[in-house]
Amino acid sequence: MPNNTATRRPVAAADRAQKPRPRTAETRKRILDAAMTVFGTRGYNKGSLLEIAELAGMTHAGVLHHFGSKDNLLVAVLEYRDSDDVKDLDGQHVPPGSELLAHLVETVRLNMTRAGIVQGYAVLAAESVTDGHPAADFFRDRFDGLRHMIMGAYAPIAPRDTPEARLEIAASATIAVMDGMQVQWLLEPTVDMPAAVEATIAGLIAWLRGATQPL
Amino acid sequence: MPNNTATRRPVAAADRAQKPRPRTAETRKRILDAAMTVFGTRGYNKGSLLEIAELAGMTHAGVLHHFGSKDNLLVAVLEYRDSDDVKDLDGQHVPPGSELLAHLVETVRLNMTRAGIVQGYAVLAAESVTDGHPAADFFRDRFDGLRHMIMGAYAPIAPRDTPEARLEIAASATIAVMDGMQVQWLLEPTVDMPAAVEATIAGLIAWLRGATQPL
DNA sequence: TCACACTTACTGACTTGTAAGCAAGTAGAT
DNA sequence: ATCTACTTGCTTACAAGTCAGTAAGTGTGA
Repeated sequence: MPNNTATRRPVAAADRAQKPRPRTAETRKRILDAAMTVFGTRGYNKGSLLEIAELAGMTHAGVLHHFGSKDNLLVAVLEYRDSDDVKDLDGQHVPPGSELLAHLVETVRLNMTRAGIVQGYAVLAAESVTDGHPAADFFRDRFDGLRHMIMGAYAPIAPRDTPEARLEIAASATIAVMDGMQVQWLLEPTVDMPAAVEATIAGLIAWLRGATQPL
Repeated sequence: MPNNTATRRPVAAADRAQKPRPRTAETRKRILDAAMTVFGTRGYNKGSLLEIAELAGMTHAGVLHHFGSKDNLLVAVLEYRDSDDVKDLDGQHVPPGSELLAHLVETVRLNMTRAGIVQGYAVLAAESVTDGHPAADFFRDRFDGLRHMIMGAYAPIAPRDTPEARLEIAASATIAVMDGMQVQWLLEPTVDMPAAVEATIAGLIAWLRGATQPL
């Protein structure tokens, strides 16, 4: 709400410029996990600091002590979930080149065991397109990064003279199926999410190679 | 509409069981259009009845007079947007068989001229997976209907012995690309939404025909 | 005349965020 | 090793606002 960008620091202890105590990092993690759960199950707008705080075992003012504002907390949650230490817990390192494509399908399969996180991303990504949403920049950057990564995976198996724009179309479509399938799967868990992603990728490879017919 | 307890009507004038005046239908439409705009740009939870009412030229109590509750209004909006008279304004009737697939790409292209409605569906569909969301049933049914419709479009061009499950995978994936691309496009309008959908459909046809290689 | 389409006024629940204070941990000096 | 001074990590209390929904009343058209 008010412009922070703290010129003074009587106001915000949110940006931990000072010397945090040893157990503070733990507490922050507890809050971030609680926030992901609440934002995931309720959405950002309906999810309240009160509920997050209770889940983390504090008052809502305690949460604000650490993160300053609800907006800041959301961004922190998203960045925390993307950070490397968590990624290593979740799976392995991202493989280079075209192996990435098989890895994507494997990730989709893994995601079926953690509906909460999937729900968080699906809900927040779509919510981020609403006016003035604090996570808009995060997801714009995220899609951009993913697109380039996946373009790099399609490049070595596409014809050598394939234009960038064509690779980008395939990459965008790949991300889109994964995101779109998540919403369908969350509403109706019987749909075969990994099979749909795998079929789409296989089809897009054929398309890149010119092995498909126009509609 | 089912007549509720006909003896008294102290509580809800929301279900128009009585005799509405001629201009009432117009007013309701104005409210529904306003609601779609507001829910689309702000999301359901952040979008307020006050804002909808102002856009429709009333007080928020007036809106509640017509729809009873915010939940009811959301469901009414979604059903209104899906109703035939609106569809005919938006485009043509849905073609049968495999022509539907080309029609889908055309719809995607058309959707680029009405970002507001696209945003509404994208945001609300994802939001609907959150706990106790009033639109969950609507979107579950909608996805189910779309899936069967698109399965019917793939069936005539797939090999005759293609199992239903395989058609369903292709249909789910098709819907998923469209939905997923909408979010990417809303965040970054330079992505080629129709091309991605077209490529995916072409690829899925190849996949259904067994013309693709396993990953 | 009387139901319908509203408006005004209000309630109570929730919201994020702020202010101030307190207890415990930490650092430094002795 | 202990006392002191300061910081950190909270809490309680409060402020200010927004929200959906209700109740009651008004005017108007059928």
